[in-house]
Amino acid sequence: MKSLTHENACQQILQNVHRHITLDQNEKEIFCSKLSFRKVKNREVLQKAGENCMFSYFVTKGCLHGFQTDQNGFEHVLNFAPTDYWISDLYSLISGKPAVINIEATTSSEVIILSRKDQEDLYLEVPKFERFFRVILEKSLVHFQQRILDNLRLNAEERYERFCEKYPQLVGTLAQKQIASYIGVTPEFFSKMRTRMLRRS
Amino acid sequence: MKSLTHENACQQILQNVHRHITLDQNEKEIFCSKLSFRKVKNREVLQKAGENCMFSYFVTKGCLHGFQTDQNGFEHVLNFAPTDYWISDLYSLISGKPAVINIEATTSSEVIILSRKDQEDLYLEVPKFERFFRVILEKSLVHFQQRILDNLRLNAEERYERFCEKYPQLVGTLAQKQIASYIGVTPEFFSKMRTRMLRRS
DNA sequence: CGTCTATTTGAATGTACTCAAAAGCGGTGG
DNA sequence: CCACCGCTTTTGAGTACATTCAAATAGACG
Repeated sequence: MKSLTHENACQQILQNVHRHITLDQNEKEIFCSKLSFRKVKNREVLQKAGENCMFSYFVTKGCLHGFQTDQNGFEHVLNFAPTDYWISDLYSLISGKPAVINIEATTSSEVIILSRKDQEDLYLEVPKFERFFRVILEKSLVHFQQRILDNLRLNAEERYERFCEKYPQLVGTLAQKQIASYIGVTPEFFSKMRTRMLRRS
Repeated sequence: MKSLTHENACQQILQNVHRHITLDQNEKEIFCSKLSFRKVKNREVLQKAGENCMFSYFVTKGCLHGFQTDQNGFEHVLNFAPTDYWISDLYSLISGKPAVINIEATTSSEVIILSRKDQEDLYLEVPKFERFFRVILEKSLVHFQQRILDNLRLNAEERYERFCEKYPQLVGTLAQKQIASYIGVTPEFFSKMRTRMLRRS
């Protein structure tokens, strides 16, 4: 018997899944039986670089982010995962090698957890999920491709504007240094750039 | 009845497909019946930005690349597709909106063409291809994610070294300005950087 | 061989970084 | 409730990496 929170989370992810595939009652139950649930505190770590990635996370509330830390201690944000987004270290998940990114909450959050093994089983038991994740991956790929082109074409101000368009709900909640690290500038430069932009408008 | 070239191309793509899924004779025939073939001259255009993307291309020989052109006429290379790679404007393909990238041959090449419609039919007729493209997309996503992190972490020299590791077979055949545009620097700076690196070694 | 484009080289410039220090802000414990 | 601590943000000066513009040279292709 599941708690109300779990029921709600299941409803939420099923609603998301149904945007791309249609499941019957049995398939829904198979899927939900593989999910677990967790509250995550602000700054809590779900995945450490160097350790094998064994889970995919679906955010039902709050926001996580994936990042790398370089030899100088600088963080580089690969992605933010607000509500209804999936996040994992895909490299580690599909290769079985140690993770290259860290996953951490940017605010107190709630996530659904799908283990690597359960995900593989799911593909076999309910092949529709091959399609589901194919579609998710396509969208994700388009997003990352656009980001690469933005990084090639745009200067820091323009990249920040893009970020604001893409994640309007995050602009107010994230630390500036996290946004700076996503668009690829230092916190100092980001701060100066922001005052410059505000002065103009 | 197909030409020998077509037979060879079919064998090549089937061999590639079999790295991820196993097809029986009937499934192979369904798949191959949807493919067409084409030789592409150096610099020939397969996809123009602004026009709807109706095809995915699989390179059997040579190399294509996808790029955007900005308002100053500068090209920004999203990806190279050497032998055994797929390339398309995924954004346009899945959204039905006008393409945002151009696809062109970097050298005389040969490609297999799969239309958007045939690809969709293929998913329904041979659902194993959902898995195939899911796996392809996963690998592609990991590659683009790594590139984003490289662009955040590394300076131009290091990005060039990465490029050389990733595409050793292309380093000799591409124009310098194409490599420059992939790693995100001007051709002039790339030229200076290269002499600097050669002087050192 | 001639034309067109790519590459090289140099000087001046600009965008973003580094280092250092001060100010702001949030959480925690007395 | 306030004071303190640690972390984030701001500000400034000096620097570095990469761009721009211009001109010369080299290469590719018909």
